[in-house]
Amino acid sequence: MKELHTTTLADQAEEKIIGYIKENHLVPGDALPNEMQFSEMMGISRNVVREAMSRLRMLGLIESRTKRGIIVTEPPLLNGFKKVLDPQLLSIETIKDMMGMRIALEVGITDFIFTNITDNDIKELYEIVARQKALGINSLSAEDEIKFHLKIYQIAGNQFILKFQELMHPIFSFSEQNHENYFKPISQRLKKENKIVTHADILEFIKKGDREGYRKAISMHLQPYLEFLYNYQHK
Amino acid sequence: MKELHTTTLADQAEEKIIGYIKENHLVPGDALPNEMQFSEMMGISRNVVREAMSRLRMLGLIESRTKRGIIVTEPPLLNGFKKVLDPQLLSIETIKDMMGMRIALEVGITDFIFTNITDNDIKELYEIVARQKALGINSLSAEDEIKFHLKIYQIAGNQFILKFQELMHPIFSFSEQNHENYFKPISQRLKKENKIVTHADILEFIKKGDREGYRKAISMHLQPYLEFLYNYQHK
DNA sequence: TCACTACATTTGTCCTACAAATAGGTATTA
DNA sequence: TAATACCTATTTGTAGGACAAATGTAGTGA
Repeated sequence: MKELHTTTLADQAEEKIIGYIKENHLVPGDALPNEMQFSEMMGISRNVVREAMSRLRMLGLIESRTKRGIIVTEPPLLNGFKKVLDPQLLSIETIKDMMGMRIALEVGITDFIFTNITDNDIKELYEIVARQKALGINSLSAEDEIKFHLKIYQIAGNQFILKFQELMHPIFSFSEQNHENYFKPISQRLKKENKIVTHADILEFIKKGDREGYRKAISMHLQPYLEFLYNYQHK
Repeated sequence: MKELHTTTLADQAEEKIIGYIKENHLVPGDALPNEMQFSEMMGISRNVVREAMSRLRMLGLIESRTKRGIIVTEPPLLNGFKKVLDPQLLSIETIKDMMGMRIALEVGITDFIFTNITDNDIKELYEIVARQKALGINSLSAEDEIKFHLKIYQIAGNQFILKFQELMHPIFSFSEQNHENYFKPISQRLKKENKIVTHADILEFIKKGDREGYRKAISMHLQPYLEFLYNYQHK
């Protein structure tokens, strides 16, 4: 774990401020020393302290207001994660890993879904599926595709997972478009082999209360991603 | 989604630099304009640009070296996530959500495990379990508890999930300690009802190649967390 | 051609200054 | 006395200048 590039004073200041919060057991709402005090405590310029503070402010660990000073806040967990999710910047390997995570999550929330689901949820799912069917099997709009899965995640009732999934989604749609000539043959083959699992199929398992069936169905539904992550070779 | 506090110039600069990377389709290795150029482009002082750069550098989106300038890098996805994972700062609701995620992930990677596992992996798991047994059922050391699950995640072969799990783990052990008087009764009750699923039990399902059995077993093994997240009421 | 040197550029750090916001105290008034 | 209006001191946000350190680059000499 050694540093490739020398750590700057801003890096050190950041660590010390985080350390200060932990050591003094500060909790959201508590005040931090102001910039000048940190500057003097560490023997560095205020500019550098500000760089560190700016980082923590971006992560949502602190908020600062004129005169009032700086206060600790409960950080939104995924502030930083959101900013680095640019498909242009991520390697294929990383995107594969994210697809794996998506599959694991969507299969893994099965029990939560069956625990939490209400009749009204099922009704809403039927509406989404009906709208898709009305548009015809071939014009499966991306919008309704998203809506169905989004609803599934909402039913699971875990805000963290929901947010996480929403953030990852653009990566997948980008990848599907970018590797269209890879995904299309997979879909066509599955169709020929009659292995396509539609949202309507999945919904039936939910209605019947068949967890194992649902798990297998959602897994098959995500099969294209699975094949991508196991088989795709970068040029 | 409206802003509670006025966005600072540093916030805007950060957005613009990220925007610059996206619009110009920069990829890791490409160079960015230097600080003065950004400063002039945006009509703001170099200090502010540096604050924004400092944030991006922390996230791992860029690296900068004297004279060479600033280059785009492939960001480690979880740099920011890691820094906000302080159990002292997170609400019970957030921690519950994280536990839910942990359960979903560990159940959800079942298929990956059974796809990837080798005889050698099984052997290693047996060694971990044997060491636990040798120490006696009551002195189930936290270390071996961690090792078993860590090995499971390694077998799944997804670096992102592995890293994610490693980062979340301290939150769980903190929570177990912090709410010890909540977790202990659950364990005792499960023991009385003979519903304790040990690592040895789990391992048997792996050996037999019984996915469904494994899924149920790992789920039962994580039952205390599940009960916590469903039942725990904050004072 | 190659090694060495000098130079120019760019980041990292420090300093000073001031505007804007505002908490907290003070004076004023009903 | 109590409520209100005003003042002042403090603190963040922003600007701009300065210089050290690092290092690519060009130029020099063998």
